[in-house]
Order: sequence, then structure tokens, then C-alpha cells
Amino acid sequence: MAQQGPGTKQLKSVRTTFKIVEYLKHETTGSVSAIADQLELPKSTVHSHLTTLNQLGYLRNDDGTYRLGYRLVHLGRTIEQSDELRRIVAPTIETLANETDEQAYFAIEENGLATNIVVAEGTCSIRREFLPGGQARMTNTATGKAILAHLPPERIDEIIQRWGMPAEAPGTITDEDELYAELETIRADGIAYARAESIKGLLEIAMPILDDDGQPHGAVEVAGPIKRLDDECRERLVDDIETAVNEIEVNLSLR
Amino acid sequence: MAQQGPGTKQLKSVRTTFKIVEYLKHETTGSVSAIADQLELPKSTVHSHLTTLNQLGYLRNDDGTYRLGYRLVHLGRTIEQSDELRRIVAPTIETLANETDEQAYFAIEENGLATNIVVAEGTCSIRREFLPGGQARMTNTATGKAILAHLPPERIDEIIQRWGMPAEAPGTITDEDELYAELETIRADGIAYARAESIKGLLEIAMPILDDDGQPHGAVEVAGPIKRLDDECRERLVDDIETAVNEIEVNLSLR
DNA sequence: GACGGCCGTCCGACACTATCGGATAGATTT
DNA sequence: AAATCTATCCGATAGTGTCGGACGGCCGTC
Repeated sequence: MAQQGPGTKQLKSVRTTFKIVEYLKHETTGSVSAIADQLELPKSTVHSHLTTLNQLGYLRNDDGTYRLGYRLVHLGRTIEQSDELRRIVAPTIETLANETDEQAYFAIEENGLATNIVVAEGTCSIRREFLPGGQARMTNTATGKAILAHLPPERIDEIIQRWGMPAEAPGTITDEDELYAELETIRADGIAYARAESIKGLLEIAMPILDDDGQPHGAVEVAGPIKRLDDECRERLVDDIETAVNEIEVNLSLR
Repeated sequence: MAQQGPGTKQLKSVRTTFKIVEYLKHETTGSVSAIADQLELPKSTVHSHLTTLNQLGYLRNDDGTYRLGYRLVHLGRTIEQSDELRRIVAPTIETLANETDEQAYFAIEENGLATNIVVAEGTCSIRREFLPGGQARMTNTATGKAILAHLPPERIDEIIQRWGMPAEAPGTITDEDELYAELETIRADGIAYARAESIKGLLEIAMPILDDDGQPHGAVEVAGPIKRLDDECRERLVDDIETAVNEIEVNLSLR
């Protein structure tokens, strides 16, 4: 069952290749020297990795300046398109965003992180900071906590141990016992809130999607500025979320 | 300048890792044994690559069955979003698709391949087979030929040598001299056609976007069934494309 | 209920190969 | 014109990826 046994150190060269890829992801562009400097790797090592990635077609090399190419875009889009759950859920999330005029998300647990597989937003929310595939800790997001609450206890513990609970915003829960108490509440209420726990000023409201055995498929979320989501309109939001959850449950059982 | 000197064989382990990734891209899902069989690699080798990729968070492992995860989706989306050219061009291509009610594309040359960086379609075209990042040969697509025609001669030759000109559809040009003649025509007319050259029954019409030095940034294309794009409406299509090209040229010089 | 096949995982030895420092050539700047 | 930056290439070493085999769990069959 548990397979992260003794051999944790594996394939160092693959690891450094992806360190370079992640560097280019964040910096958009980079030269051999710049990457070698930042990653504290020998220039020649970086060079051989870059030329290999270039030969494989994943990079563009404009005169010494490398950037990630569209081959990786196609890879990501293909993954996205072949995900059946996403296809089923997406329309509902989009109407939810339009109904509420706020950002709406559908997230799943992947590698112990809350991972947005659908992101949508209404007309009045301007920012589109979050991309599909964006990941955050399970412990400080509403979707994460909604899913976490319905996972087997040993899994919950494993995830917490792996990713920790550092403070990221004013409201972040950093105490383990406090989190467990909140998860209990979430199980009882069937709804999860996150008040400025990952991002200052952001209120998130989420409900899980469970299968027949009570295992979570994912969670539906609506998020917006705390100021805008005041108490009286919050009831309406919860209602809209419940409608979306219901719709998704039906569509999942129809497949 | 040319840097694919003697050391062409590099970083074999990185290469096999991406062979596995590409396998999962096309097959969606796979087990250790299945991948090892198909790729003719030892099981233990595949296993170590998969566990490494899993540790890095790029994979999902559902009880022995691996699939690519949303971390790669996020990578692709980030690349897409950080591409300034795409951001500038996208709105124009979308209105072009709506105006013409056909599929519209913007493609660039990347690693010697015509690479779609924007894909859009009108209301009446149903299929959305093509994803952003999709790549095709420069020699049998309208965008590819439109770009190719304005590249330096030595580059043209290099690309042809690298990717060849195999027959892929009834109309594919497989003769090198014939291609060079057509590129001459394209340079003279400023417009490129592809009649069932990559896909049977598909007509593509494309025009290049050139910078002040005459170097191609990319190309705008409209494509649809040959039957529907008959001669009388073709003039209207060309007109719409010219409008789009003009708009893009203005937006590029404004940046 | 026991057996046989198949699977994923793990181990260990060897050959290979990724790594790393240094050297070279070109470009750009002072 | 010299100096400093760059990317690229080379060669030797040690580390490491590869590969065959073995273990144990799972499932279907006999």
C-alpha cells in the first residue's frame, strides 16, 4: 500500500530537467547562465538539459534565450480535454458563476493538494488570476477542507504531514486540533467556509460531491471579496451552490 | 550558428521520461506493464520513471493506473497566458471565426512545425478537434506555407530536410520543386491555399503577418469543407482575412 | 479452498552516462 | 583594441540510470 519506501532518491537528472522547466514556467524566459545561476547548477549541465528539451521540441530557442514552447501547451490541453469529470462538471460551474456573479470553482484532490479543474467567473468579477490546474493546500481552502473532511482519517493525516499548515493569510488555521474540529463541523453541516485563509480578504464557500460510498469526487466553490458576500446574500449563494451540487450529482450518476 | 554538432545523443533518461509522458498523453492512462510493453522498456525502468514523475507531482496514481495530472495542465496554461503574441492576436481571430462562421487559426513556426497558438470557430462549424498548441508540417498547411514562403532560403531547406514531405492527404505536395514553385506564387500573391493537403476535404486559406524587415511573425488562416467554401464566397473570406491581418498588424505596432 | 498467472514493487551489480570544470569562440561593451 | 560577457564543446571521473531477477499481493481459475 504505502510505496514511498527506502528508495526516495531516484532519477536525479529527470528532477533537474523539471527544475529547469519550472524555472522557465515562472520566469517565462531564461538564458543558460541565468538558469545556472538561479538553480545553482553548472552551466554545462543546464546546457545539456536545455538542448535535450529543445531536441524533443518542448522549447523555443531564440538566439540563446529559451522559453517553453507550445508543445507543452498542447500536452496540457490534451490532458484537460480527456478528463471526463471535468467535462461533466464544467457547464454547471459556468452557470453557477453567472448566477452568482462571482468566481466559481470545481476542485479535486491531487497529490494531497486542492486542484482546480474548472474555473469560471461572473461578469462583475474582473480578475482571472487562477488558471485551471492551479493548486493550493487542502487545509486553507474551502474546496480543500470540504474534500478533506470526507477522506479516510489516515489519508487526512498523511496529507497534513506532507504539506504542513503554514500561515498564508490572516485567517489560516495553523493548529492541527483546530483543523480537526473544523472538519467535524464541515461533516455535520455539509458545507465548508474559508475566511481569508489563503488570500487576504477572500471568502470561499464550498460543498463536496460524494459518491455512493461517501468518498469525495471533488468540491464546488464560490469565492469573492468578504465585503461583497455579506450575510444576507450568503444564503442565496449557498442555495445556488446546493443547486449546482445537485445537478452534478445527477449528471455523475447518469454517465 | 548551427549547434546540433556531434553530440546529438544526450540525456537519455530525460528522453525516456518524455517518451512515457507522450505515451500517457495519447493513451490517457497506463500501467507499468502496459507502458513497458508498448515502449519496449524494462518494467523496472518504467517504474522508476513513473515514481519520480509521481513524486514531482505530475502524475496521478490510482491504484497502479497512472495518468497525467493537472500540474501539467497548469504548466501549459501558464505558458499560453504568458505569450504576448497570442494575447494580441486572439480577439481578432475570434471575431474572424464569427464573421466567417468557419474555423479560424493563428499559427507560428516552432521547431520547424506550423503551430496553432489560437484556434477559434464560428457557430456553424461543430467539430473542435484542434487544440491550441497543435502542430503540423509547414509544407502541407496554409499557415505553414504562408510562413515558410517568407523565411530565409537556408531555413526553408533545413525545415524541409528535417520533417520531409510525406503524403498525408490527396492533395499533399510531395515534390520539392513543386513546393518551391508554390512558395514563389505565395510570395507574389500574398496568400496561401491548401487544398486537402493535410486533411481530406479541407480547404485552408492563409495570409502571413510580416514585420518591418519582412520576417514572418505568423499567419492567419480560415479553414472549412471545400464544398462550403466555393468560389463566390471565397472572395468574401479573403476579404475577411485581409481585415484581420490589417488589424493584427496595427495592434502589433502599437505594443 | 488451493493453485497459477499477472501485477507492481524492490534489490543489487554493472556499464553507462550525466555531471562538472575547464577551454574555445563569438558577441558586446568599455 | 582589450576585456568581459555569453553559449557551446570537450574529456575524465564518479555517480547513477539501467536492467534482470526476485518478492509478495491480487485476482481468476481449476
